[in-house]
Amino acid sequence: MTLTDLRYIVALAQERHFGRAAEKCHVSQPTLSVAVKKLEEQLGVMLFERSAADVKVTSIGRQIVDQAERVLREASQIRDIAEAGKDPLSGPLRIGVIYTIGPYLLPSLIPLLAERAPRMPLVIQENYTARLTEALKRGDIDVAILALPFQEQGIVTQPVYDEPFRVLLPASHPWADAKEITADRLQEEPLLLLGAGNCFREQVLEACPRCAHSSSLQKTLEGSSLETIRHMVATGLGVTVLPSSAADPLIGTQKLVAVRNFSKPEPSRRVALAWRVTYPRTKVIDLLRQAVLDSGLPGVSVVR
Amino acid sequence: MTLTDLRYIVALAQERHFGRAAEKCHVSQPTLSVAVKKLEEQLGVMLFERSAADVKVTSIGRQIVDQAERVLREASQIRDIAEAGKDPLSGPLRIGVIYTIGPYLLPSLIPLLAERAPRMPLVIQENYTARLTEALKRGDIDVAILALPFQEQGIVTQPVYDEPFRVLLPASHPWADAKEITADRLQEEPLLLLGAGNCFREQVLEACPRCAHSSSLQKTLEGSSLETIRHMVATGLGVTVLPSSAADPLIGTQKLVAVRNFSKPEPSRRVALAWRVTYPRTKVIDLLRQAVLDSGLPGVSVVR
DNA sequence: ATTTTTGATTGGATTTTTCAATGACGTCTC
DNA sequence: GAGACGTCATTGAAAAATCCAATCAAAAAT
Repeated sequence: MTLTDLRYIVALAQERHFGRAAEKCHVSQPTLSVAVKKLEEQLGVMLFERSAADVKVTSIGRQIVDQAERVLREASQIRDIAEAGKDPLSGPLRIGVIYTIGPYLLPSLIPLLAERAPRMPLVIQENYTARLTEALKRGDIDVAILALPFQEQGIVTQPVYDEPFRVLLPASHPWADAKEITADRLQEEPLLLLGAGNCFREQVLEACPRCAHSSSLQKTLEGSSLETIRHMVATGLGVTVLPSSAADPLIGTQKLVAVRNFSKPEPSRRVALAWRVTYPRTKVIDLLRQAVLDSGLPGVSVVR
Repeated sequence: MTLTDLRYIVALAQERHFGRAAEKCHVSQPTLSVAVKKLEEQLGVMLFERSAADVKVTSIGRQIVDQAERVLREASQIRDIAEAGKDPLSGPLRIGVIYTIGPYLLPSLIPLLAERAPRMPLVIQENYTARLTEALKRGDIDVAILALPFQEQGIVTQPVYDEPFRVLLPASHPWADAKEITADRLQEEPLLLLGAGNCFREQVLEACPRCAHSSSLQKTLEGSSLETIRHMVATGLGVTVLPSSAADPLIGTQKLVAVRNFSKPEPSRRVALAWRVTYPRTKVIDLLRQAVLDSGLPGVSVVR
């Protein structure tokens, strides 16, 4: 039984004439005749009463022709789905974003994507790099936005932008008078940091290697967010480091905290997109990259 | 796109492994690999993400695989319908019966058929022979029960039983003392007959050719039934001729009418089944014939 | 570095499909 | 009722497709 066979019997039931039905199916009359006969043999039931005058559908044949029409209708839906899905900008896109990017990027990114790819529903997940990696490999998400370095079997990355780090101080802090701050000096102060698992923590420590051994590390905040740390800085509990996208919007809007640049060379992180090498919707990746760049994150510089 | 292709992608989506999916479909891995690829080309969308580690279904692929499962489910229903319909004693049987047989045969025939072919719904129509012929040729009914002679293109008949005619008299009629009545004598009395179109009318007139020219024919009752005529006989309006199946049950149950046999050779009619030569459910015909014979019509004799 | 496992590719045997020609049968016309 | 016509069935050869064993290429696992 093939879909062609079903088309044949449906046409034959409509036309009640082998010749016309064959014409309708763009095949010769013997082709249709043989196919119908074979199908009847396979099914073990007579579907049509043949006579020179007229072809009649048997009662069982009527039931089967009706069912065949249903099958063909469902089958043609497959083509429709494929047609609708040809546009790579349709169909859901599942994005994973690390915790230290999501809150600052997504509010502007999501409306941008929704506008540029209106037929592409977004499913967004924030998580640690490690979790996003799993999800990516498992196929739970299609693309991740995370910080380099990132190396993984079967995953390719594309850098999008570099983002310098800033120092966040209580407004009353002595350093508030300085224009720039040297990374090394961070060890002098209580440094508030995210817990292990957040790649941003490692990147900050990399920027100030000495901090890794200073007692200020007692200030690590497990299961917290940059926003929490910001509030803690505001209450004078210590200083912290933020990416520019998180820090710069605070300038002039917050009375309790001050934002200062690092001295050159500024420590920074490189943010990238990551997806499976096998992922077919590469157009979506391009679109996403451009949308991220157009999101207007402060302080960042495009990576070409 | 064929049903086989759909089976392939469904299996592949389940197994997420070309080799195992191929095994499941009882084909080689290249066969499945090529078929999936061709289907993807035809549809113009990538259904699977291939990698050495694992095969993943794309989001559009998931939709299409789901739809393919639906198609296959509907298609397998066709086999089910065919299987259920293989029994010739299932599926509706549409029977046509002439007016002068129906009321006497059907009350016992229908329960008998319902018992012997419980999965065969009956659709029954009473009509004139001419109308039944049309319905038969058009395919509106499957089989007709009617009186011979009957000759029609594409229709075959099989005699079932012979049925002698009886004379029905008012109980007070002078002939009531006779044991048998000669057909010729019918012209002496007012003879109540059905209108033109009822084949039984013709058959009676054939039994008594002289009646055709007697004035008693003014007693023709258009659009009436044998039952009406019976009541008219009871009120003394005339005599009539009935088939034994209609007349014999009256013996001993009716005070106002008497039933008398004809002298030998008794006029009679031959009742037969008629169906299209192309009608495939010949078993049903046999069953119907036997059921008619087992209906216990009085006075009839089986035709072998 | 090597082996194993994966899906893709290839070439040729096999099967299936297809159709023009023809046949068998019934219908319709004159 | 003879013949023309139209129907569906059958046939045989050509074309197309399907299918698989063998092999390749790439990645993963060891």
